[in-house]
Amino acid sequence: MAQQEAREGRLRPARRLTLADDVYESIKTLVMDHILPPGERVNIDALSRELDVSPTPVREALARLEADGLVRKRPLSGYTTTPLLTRAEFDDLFEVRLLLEGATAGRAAAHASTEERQRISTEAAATIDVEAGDGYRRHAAFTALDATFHDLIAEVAGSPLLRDSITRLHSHLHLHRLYFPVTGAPDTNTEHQRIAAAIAAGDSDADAEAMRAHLTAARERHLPAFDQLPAPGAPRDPA
Amino acid sequence: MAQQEAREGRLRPARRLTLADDVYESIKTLVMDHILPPGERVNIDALSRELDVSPTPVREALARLEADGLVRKRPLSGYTTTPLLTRAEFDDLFEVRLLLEGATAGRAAAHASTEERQRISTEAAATIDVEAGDGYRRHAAFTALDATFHDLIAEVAGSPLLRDSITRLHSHLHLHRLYFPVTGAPDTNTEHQRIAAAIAAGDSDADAEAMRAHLTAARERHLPAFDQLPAPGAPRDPA
DNA sequence: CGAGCCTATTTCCTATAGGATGTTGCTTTG
DNA sequence: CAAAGCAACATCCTATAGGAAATAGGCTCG
Repeated sequence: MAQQEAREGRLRPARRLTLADDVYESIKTLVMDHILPPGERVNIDALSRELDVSPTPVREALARLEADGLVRKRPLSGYTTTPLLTRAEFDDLFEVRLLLEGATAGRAAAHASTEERQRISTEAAATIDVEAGDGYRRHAAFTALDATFHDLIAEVAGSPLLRDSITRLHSHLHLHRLYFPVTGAPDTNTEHQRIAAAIAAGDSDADAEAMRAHLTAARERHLPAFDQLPAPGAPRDPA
Repeated sequence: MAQQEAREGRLRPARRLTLADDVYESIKTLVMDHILPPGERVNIDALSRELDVSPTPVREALARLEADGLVRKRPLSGYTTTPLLTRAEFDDLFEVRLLLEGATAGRAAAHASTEERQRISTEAAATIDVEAGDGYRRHAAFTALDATFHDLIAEVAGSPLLRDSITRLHSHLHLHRLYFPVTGAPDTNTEHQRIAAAIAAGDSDADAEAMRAHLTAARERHLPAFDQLPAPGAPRDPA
């Protein structure tokens, strides 16, 4: 796949000046799209052959991904992709999101410039073309849209630290979300628009509340996925 | 220094099974103790010679440290240690700490077991032997004590995600704190004991408030350090 | 005397090879 | 037939070498 492009020199000019960064993005995509399934072993040599690079940059990218929490490293056994969220981890994630993103939304409503308020409204109005692509692609696009919206608000809030923390949380959820497609895209859009409206009005409290309501609702929408799970860690659970 | 120990085989048996992890801790210590000053260039080859290992594990460790925010990587120019916090970044840091650690303290007061409440009280009572060591060592010990206390509370709160986020923030502050020793160790101890008392009493609201008061006071204590700063990026002044 | 250009050095980045360790499958024994 | 021990395999981990890019210093030109 990608290696042909590399050999033909198409991928090279577009790379980020350092091969390791490019490899990092490639592997991240592989994990996010579940081409590398959760809980699976990650073979460094196989990856380097697949991407047509030496193991060294792959190793460097894997180290960064471990810090991101997308892969784990067992000392003398190699890397594995992180298993799916357990119910407890899922609850924890949303509690922290409620805290962080609630505060972030409040800040965004207070700090946003006129131009930024406009941008948020536009983004909230954006919707997925329901007829475009198959179910998987449409769901992936919807997921990406949601992530973009939340990141935009975090950016406007003006706290780099908050934004980083939120981004970090999102990658965990993203991993889970793609695995169990959930319905509720129209609801999500409606909730996003409520948030955007509160920001446009400059009402911090209302925006924080709208964000919390959105997250609570999203949490409820995801919950049924756990009933489909035979065991909370089933793929590979040595511990 | 460390290389002699390595050659004599003293460091080898104690290592974490993977050399890269050991190197990671070594470099982290070098950065924290300002043996590698903030804003300085980090030479990979020099580091590998210093630690008596090959550049590969050094590179891997650096990648992880970059994700931690302790070093930055400029695409074709190598790694540099992160510069000291600017005033804006400092304010941002404490705002996020207020949010995260306030909520964490509240949770800790609600969730802690009897044994954990006892452990926290003991930790809060622990004090630095003022006569032990020189000013630098004493300050480093005090800093470590403070970090331990905060991490203990985060652990008791029972949210792995919150704990990780807080730990991440602390490493940034630690970097800054060691550079500008501040007074107020007795005050810190008093405030810690108030927090411990609220946890012992199981009063969530009071504990959250005590933690926020502690952080606000700590922020005030650190503030004068910025007056000593000639320029936001000037690494070494009166050595 | 200053600015721009060129060259040389240093440094980073990537690739390949060898040693050590964990894992897996098979055989053997109780 | 099951469990334990052994051996072969695959994989990771570390070390070394070579190529490419950027930075710094010196020189020439205006």
